[in-house]
Amino acid sequence: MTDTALTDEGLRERKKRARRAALVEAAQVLVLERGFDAVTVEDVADAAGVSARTFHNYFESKDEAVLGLPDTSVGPEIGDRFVSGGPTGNGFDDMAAVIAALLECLAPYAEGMRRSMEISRREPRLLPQQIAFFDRQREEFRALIEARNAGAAAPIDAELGPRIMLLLTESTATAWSRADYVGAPEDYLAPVAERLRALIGAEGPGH
Amino acid sequence: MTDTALTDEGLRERKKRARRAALVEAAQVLVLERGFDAVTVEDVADAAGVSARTFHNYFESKDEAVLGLPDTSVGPEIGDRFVSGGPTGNGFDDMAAVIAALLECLAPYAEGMRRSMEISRREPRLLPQQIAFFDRQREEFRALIEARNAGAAAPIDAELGPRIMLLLTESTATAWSRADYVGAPEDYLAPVAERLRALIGAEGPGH
DNA sequence: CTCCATTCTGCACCCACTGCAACTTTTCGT
DNA sequence: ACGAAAAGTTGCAGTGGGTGCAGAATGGAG
Repeated sequence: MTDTALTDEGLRERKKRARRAALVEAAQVLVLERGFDAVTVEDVADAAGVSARTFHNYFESKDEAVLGLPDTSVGPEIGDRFVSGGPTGNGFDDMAAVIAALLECLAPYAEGMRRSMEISRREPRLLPQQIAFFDRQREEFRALIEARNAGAAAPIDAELGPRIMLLLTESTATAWSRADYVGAPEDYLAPVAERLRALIGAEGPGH
Repeated sequence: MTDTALTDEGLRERKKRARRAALVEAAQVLVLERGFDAVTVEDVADAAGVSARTFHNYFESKDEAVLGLPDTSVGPEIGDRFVSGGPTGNGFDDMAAVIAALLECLAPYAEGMRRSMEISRREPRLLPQQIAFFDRQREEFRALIEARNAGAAAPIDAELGPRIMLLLTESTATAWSRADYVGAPEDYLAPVAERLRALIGAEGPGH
């Protein structure tokens, strides 16, 4: 996710970014004020200073705007490291490292993420859209795992691996939420990964 | 899930069940024929012989009708066994056993499940609704785990446990789908559980 | 058979979302 | 500096999903 000030981005691109951000903020602020059902697409568009038709040039649905989740993807540095078998050589640990890097990318969106999670908490009906957003990354994760497996003696399960990566993301987001958004979300990942290992890895009775 | 013929259910209840089943079948058959977008709520209601208003007395959305997933819950026998620490004493294995039992409950709905999964495969936009449907069981799973933890020396993680149960359900459904729905879905669970254990449980490099 | 509870249904309505075409703004090349 | 092309905004008409209300119809109980 490149920063506007760091590129020679044109006026048109800058205006698009600003408009999208304005729509998300308007949507989130209005929904937190009045509740999801009491806010229309027209309301959000008006608050952002564009037409309802323009709203739909940016978002396929009201849900999408309200969640306002940014597009993120694994940077080439992190992706290459993973594909070449790093950083630890252990599949599970390396998947967790990818998720940590992705969570770090979200730092500039912390405020929006907090609002988004607060809205999700109040409006369970947004769960499908939230799931859809996370699920879009599953394909990317699967591609990374298959690229790594091409040169690996011990391949990572390409069906379960992406699911585990998503589970780590969601559980870490839940832990961050339960801590009232104190600190950075990626700091909550290692304990979640440990608990997951403890849950699945234990064999025999007594658990 | 009681069978109609086995209870003294009234005519009203029987008609409700039959009407719901008719709506699901009409929805699924029409969507498989024409595609999701080409089928309206009016079409489905007409095919089932009720009004569109009645359609909405049964389903909150078109998506829900098209997926047609039955309400299932853990039977008391399975629930009690789990809560009392059985059947194996190992948390992960016992969660898997609960999921196996739930999948067995779906046997009478195999045809509808197949149609539902085929539709989800063709209409990726329904996937979030499908996952959200599964997710409704998360609370039930959490309650079971907390009940078991009340008397356990080694408690199961109450945040990660339900997520793992859902992951086992979805992965098993995927494996069943990939096998072209041959056999019973619960037969695909043990291999999934083994693969999951292998993925998370391995420590050190070489994975 | 009557009364009550439940369900069906028609209707009017709101809102989300889409496709099309005209207009406006930004970018690029000369 | 200017004109052409590309990209984006917007109004409009339209479709379909979904809701609340009230009257009609149906099933159950006594």
